[in-house]
Amino acid sequence: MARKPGSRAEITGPRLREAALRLFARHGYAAVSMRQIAAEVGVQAGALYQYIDDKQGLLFDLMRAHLEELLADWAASSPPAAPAPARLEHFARFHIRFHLTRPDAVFIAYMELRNLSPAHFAVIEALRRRYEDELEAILRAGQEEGSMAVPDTKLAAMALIAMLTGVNTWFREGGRLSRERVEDIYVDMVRKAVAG
Amino acid sequence: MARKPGSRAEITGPRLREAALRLFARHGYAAVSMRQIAAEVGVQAGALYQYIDDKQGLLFDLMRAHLEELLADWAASSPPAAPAPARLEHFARFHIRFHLTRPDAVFIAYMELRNLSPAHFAVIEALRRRYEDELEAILRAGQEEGSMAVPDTKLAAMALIAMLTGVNTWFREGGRLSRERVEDIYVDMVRKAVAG
DNA sequence: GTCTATACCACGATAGAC
DNA sequence: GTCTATCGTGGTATAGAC
Repeated sequence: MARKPGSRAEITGPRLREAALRLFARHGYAAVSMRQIAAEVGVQAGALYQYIDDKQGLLFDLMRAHLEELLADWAASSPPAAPAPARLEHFARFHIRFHLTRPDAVFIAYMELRNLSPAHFAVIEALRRRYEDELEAILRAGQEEGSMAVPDTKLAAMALIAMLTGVNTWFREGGRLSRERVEDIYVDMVRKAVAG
Repeated sequence: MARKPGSRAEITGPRLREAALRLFARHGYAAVSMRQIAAEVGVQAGALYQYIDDKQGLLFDLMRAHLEELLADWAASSPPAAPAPARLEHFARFHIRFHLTRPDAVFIAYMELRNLSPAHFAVIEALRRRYEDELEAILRAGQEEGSMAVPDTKLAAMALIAMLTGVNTWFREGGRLSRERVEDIYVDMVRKAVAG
């Protein structure tokens, strides 16, 4: 189809997603209007509906893209077979790095679940569960190896992920501690928390 | 002043706060309307303004009441001087019990900070900081005693609180694990995470 | 592809009757 | 203390011109 003047689909789509991510993270999904998003993108509110089904579908797309990137990056960075403690350290470092570089998406993926339709919620929960299972598998391997003492691997996985993700609530680049230092301290706590 | 028919201030006030707490936790502050709250209470929307200044002030009151109760309960339950590991276990058990019995208030206090005015936000943050300082003092004592190895007490306090509060995201009464069992496992992880 | 214009509805908050 | 009625605003989403 011939391009008309003012037609910039290739950049409006991504800009829409970036603006929505930033605004949802800053003010909350329910508090952000389509008019605000449109103003950030530089178009009128009505024009957004060329790219999304509705506001809730936009939220879903942002969450799904985030979690799929998380799983893909993890799969790409996963080391081959190794002792469980080494795999646990790798997981902790990966988790902190991934989450610290995407604070907006992380925030949304954890805070806006209530605003998804039941069908969309189920998809997001399944993706999150797949990620939790990756950590749980490491803990189970450690338990079986005898290198870890983890009475309940599911509970421990939830606890460790909550601790690691919590770094996003207080860490600021250029603050008292460097990212590397923070990573080292968290790794140490994670390792000891499940030690045998 | 003489009571008029239909005047039920003694019960409408508390009911308003209970309804707002439940609805804000379930749907989010921004997504809940004053009309919804009024319907739960059984009055018209306009009548609510006898009890609150505005919607944001209502949110602030709920958060402040929650955090002040947290600090008061902690002060009341705090044991006298004891070795740091015993104090840490006491803190972990207190934290889990307090938070598991007030999931709605906990959720709101962590998720709706963005909706407070700057002045109200400062008050809430100061209260939260006071609570974090209680845990940090325990960790510092453990470090000085030599019973714990905590390279950065502030970081460790944030990490442990994030881990403990995370129990609210997945624990359900009557599930696979009893509250006592969950508490024991968390205490074990917390203790080991900062062990020397 | 984006615009203007608008349908339709809900919002927070207030005024004044009872 | 609660009611009804309402003000002014802004919400999501769509229709149709360009």
